[in-house]
Amino acid sequence: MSHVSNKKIANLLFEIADLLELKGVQFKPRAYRRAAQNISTLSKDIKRFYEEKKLQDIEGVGESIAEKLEEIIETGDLEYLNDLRKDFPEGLQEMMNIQGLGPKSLMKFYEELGLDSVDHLEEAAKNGEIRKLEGFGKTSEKNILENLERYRKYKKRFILGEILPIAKNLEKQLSNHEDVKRVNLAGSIRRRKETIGDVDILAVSSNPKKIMDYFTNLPEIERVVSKGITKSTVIAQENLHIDLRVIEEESFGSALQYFTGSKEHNIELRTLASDKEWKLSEYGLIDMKTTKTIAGKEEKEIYNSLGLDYIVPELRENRGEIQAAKSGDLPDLIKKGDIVGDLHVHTNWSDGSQSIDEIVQTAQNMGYKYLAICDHAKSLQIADGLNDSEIKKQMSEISKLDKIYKSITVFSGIEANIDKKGKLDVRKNILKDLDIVIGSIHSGFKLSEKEMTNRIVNAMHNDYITLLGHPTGRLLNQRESYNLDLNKIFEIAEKLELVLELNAYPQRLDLNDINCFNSRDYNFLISINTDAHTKDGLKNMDLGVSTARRGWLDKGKVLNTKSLEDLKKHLNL
DNA sequence: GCCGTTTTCGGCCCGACTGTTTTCAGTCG
Ligand SMILES: Nc1nc2c(ncn2[C@H]2C[C@H](O)[C@@H](COP(=O)(O)OP(=O)(O)OP(=O)(O)O)O2)c(=O)[nH]1
Ligand SMILES: [Mg+2]
Ligand SMILES: [Mg+2]
Ligand SMILES: [Zn+2]
Repeated sequence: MSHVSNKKIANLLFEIADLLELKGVQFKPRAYRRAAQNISTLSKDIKRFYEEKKLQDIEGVGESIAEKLEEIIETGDLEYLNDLRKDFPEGLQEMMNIQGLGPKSLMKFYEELGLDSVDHLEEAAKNGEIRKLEGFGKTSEKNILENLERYRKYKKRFILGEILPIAKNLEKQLSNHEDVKRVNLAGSIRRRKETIGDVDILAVSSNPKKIMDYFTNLPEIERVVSKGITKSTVIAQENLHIDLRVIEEESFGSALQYFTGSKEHNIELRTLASDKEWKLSEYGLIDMKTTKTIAGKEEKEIYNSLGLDYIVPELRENRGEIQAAKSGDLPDLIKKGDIVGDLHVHTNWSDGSQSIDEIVQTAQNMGYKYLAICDHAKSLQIADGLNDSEIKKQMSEISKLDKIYKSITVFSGIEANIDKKGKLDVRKNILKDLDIVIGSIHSGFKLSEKEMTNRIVNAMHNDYITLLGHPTGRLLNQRESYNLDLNKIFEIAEKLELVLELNAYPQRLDLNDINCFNSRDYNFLISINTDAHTKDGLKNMDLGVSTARRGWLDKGKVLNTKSLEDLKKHLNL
């Protein structure tokens, strides 16, 4: 018996899907991907399902995949995958990532020219060997070389918080055009996914040709990938791809629904439609018998006509939202306006850039009723952490300020570091006088799952800790979560009535959406904190709330939706 | 390979754009 994580198993299934696609097998790739997707978001270790003989309870897992899962869990290996790998060199799988190249082209290159790696492909394209194949020409070679170069240079997805302002600016530029009646961001940005592959924009106009000309000639556009009457793709700086879809007013709802996705959500909806002998596309919901349009102008009509409650974009990931919408069981999601305060911000007392006064002022202007100053404690030397006497000094400064500001309450706090043994780096007789104590890990990430979990559980048992900061430690595009039994942390949080953070810093979003989703099985609260190091940082609260919404959270699950009075009661302040 | 308040077998979302093609396959959204 070997231990293989859910994520690893999911990746094996994704790989099978890719290889089957190369092989030209139909439908199975989707089946494997669906199973893989569901396994990767499972809250429990897949071993549990195995032990209870319930593998087939996992959506998308039937007899055949269940058997394969058993083999992986028992032996750590899978014969079926090993055999597939023998037929297709690794390079082929890698080449699938190059834009414009799919299984058909790559297999042709492999079988007729023996191309089995990106390097070989480049060579062949440069030497004019590709154009000798039927169905390919000079332009194919030129495109391959260009896309191959981009593939080598750019591999990462964009971070939502970094791309949103750029996307909103593009949205504005388009809406400024006199022939554009309406514009909307769509795709993963509208669903507020934590990372973004490209910017998808929908525009309404009855003069699409003019819009496309305007769009593809915007100054920031480096390259036009494709340009048509209703759809164009361009590339801006840093390889930022932008897809623009232009449609008529009467299709706005169905087009926005289509372009917002997710793909899996779309397929599910379209299947529902076809069950009723209707057809759903970006052009509308159409009755196939009468060819009459049932809905199309507004998104809500589409959902309602299909017998569903309206589903907000953040939920459209095919994680059960369609079933819930059918039975009227969609959650009453937390909203931006439900947030009453921020319980984790920094100042220039440690590594923040603004004074306490400045950030309190900003928070008050945002309408917040409370704010907790939680600068780093001393052991975080790179962040100029506070020692005991500085903490004391800051506390008295904060209490002075608190008296001056009438409409906002300022709490004294600290972001203490959790050391390797799970102890906080601030003495208890200091901690006892602070309102908010955050415990966070900022070093020593490389522990075993057991060691790391114990370390955090120890910290959670500290008498004065209020909340656990960025619980998994992941940094988008930089660092994976530490090895951690998050369910154990959830259990302890419930037992000790401890709060876990949803850190809204754009690179963190930690807990993430899936973690939030799974946290609903446990009875503890989450605090959405910005961890702001600048005044602007307070605005990241929106990202945190979006993440919570993607995790199906309602306001009852979130600490900082409580009124000042209720918050104090809850934290015994 | 999976799945079913119409199915346990026969389906599996639907459409735009490109390059190379005289009518469409491949790839992508
Ligand atoms: N019906 C249908 N819609 C699709 C398909 N592929 C993409 N879409 C729709 C849903 C997507 O959200 C939307 C934009 O496509 P993208 O490839 O940009 O995906 P998305 O933005 O969701 O994710 P991304 O962060 O860009 O990788 O187009 C598909 O195969 N079928
Ligand atoms: Mg996209
Ligand atoms: Mg796109
Ligand atoms: Zn912090």
